[in-house]
Amino acid sequence: MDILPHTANDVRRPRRTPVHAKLVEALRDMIVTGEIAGGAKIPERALCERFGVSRTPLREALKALAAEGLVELLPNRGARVAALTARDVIETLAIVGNLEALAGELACKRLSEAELQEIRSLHHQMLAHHARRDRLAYFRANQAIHQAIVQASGNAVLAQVYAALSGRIRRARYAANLNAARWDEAVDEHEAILAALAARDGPRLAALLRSHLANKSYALAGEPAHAND
Amino acid sequence: MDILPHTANDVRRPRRTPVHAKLVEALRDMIVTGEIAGGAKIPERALCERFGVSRTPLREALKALAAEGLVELLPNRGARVAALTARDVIETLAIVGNLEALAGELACKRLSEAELQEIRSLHHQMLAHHARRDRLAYFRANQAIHQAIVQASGNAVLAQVYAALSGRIRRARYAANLNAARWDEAVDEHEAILAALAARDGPRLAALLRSHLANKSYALAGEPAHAND
DNA sequence: AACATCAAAAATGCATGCACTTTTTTGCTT
DNA sequence: AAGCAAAAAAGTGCATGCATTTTTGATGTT
Repeated sequence: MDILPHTANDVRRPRRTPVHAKLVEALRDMIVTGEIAGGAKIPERALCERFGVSRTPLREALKALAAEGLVELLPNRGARVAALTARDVIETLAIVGNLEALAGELACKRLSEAELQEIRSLHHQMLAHHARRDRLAYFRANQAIHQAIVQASGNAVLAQVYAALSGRIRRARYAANLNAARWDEAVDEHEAILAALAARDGPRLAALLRSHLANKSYALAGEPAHAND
Repeated sequence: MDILPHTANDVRRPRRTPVHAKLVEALRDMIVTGEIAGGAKIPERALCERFGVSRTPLREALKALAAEGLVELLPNRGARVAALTARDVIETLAIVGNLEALAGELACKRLSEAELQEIRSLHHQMLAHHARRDRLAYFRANQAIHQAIVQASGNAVLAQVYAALSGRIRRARYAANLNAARWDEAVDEHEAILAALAARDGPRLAALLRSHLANKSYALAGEPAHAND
């Protein structure tokens, strides 16, 4: 229906995304949501059939995910989801905390009122989810806030690195709030974070973010890293 | 040419690395060293012939490098080396500086005498290269020192992320010392860094590393990001 | 029954081929 | 000659096929 040769519309229609790129997204989701468990083997054939594609783009996607660190490649023996040890999570959280602290400092220097309002709005949504004990919705709002702060830093590379690392431990971060007491605590910390952000107090915000993440780390240290859906 | 059929040697020879992995290495080198210029297109066919491989593993390698951020994929239009804008470099240096600061703090808590000696040795080699004005050798020793500090943090994820980011801006970091005055300054900064490390003064080391990297950033801000070999 | 050995089956790694898209060239019009 | 359209060439994207490696399972030995 849209095959009017060259004459009709010059508008370069939004080139459909390549199959391998779609597969990267799909597989990343499956891994992050735990649909494929950590450490599990990834059978090429089965997934090819499931997605209705050939092995070539699937394998390309696996190489990309391996470069991201979500997947491990075993030469001649296939691929498997990178298993997250507790240590991996703790190490990553230390880095993520540091990056958020940096982002917070930068954000304070350039945060617009609109951005602040957006974050404030997310914060209130998050509070509502907390009151309702809707863990998944809370988690999403929470992530959105952290992401928004990082975005507000104005450092695009930082945003990219943050997103990548963050994705790698997403499951574990979710698990970190399974403990009700820790959950309430985290909400309190977020109040302080919002206040520092509103006051554009960079150093204070940095310190808060760093300890917020460090606390997640403590919350996890006791529990198995995979105690998740 | 090396096709000895199945009978020959049972010894499970140290599984040769897959072609796609070798290509990742080779291409990364070509990009980092500038053999393929920033922004340049990457012609699949030509590289396949050059390496004597088919397009499949080459394309897999490109997907991996794209996930690393070294390469940009243009749907239906091939791949090209990600062009480093001055802004990219500055943004990345901010992150790298922060990561090194974190690494420094962690390293101070667990640095062994042997590790310190190793770094001290690298430091003196670096001084020698500086005295001789051997820029390349200096650069290598310098990188080795930073790498060693990051390794000494004991955080493997940090080391990996650091290496990846560092690689992305390797060319630019090299260029940052083209200015003789800045070069001398950098050497002085390294003296202070070594002192803080020897004293296991984490906060001080963190501050020094952060400003050391920030200074590189200033040094670059004025010059074109590609003013390199 | 436990173990080793070897053959069959399955899975991986890479090469090749075909369809489709983009780019370049050619030929025509103004 | 400049500009434009159609055709040709080149290049990319994915599917398929074959060789090799790994895994599984069967067979025979101790």
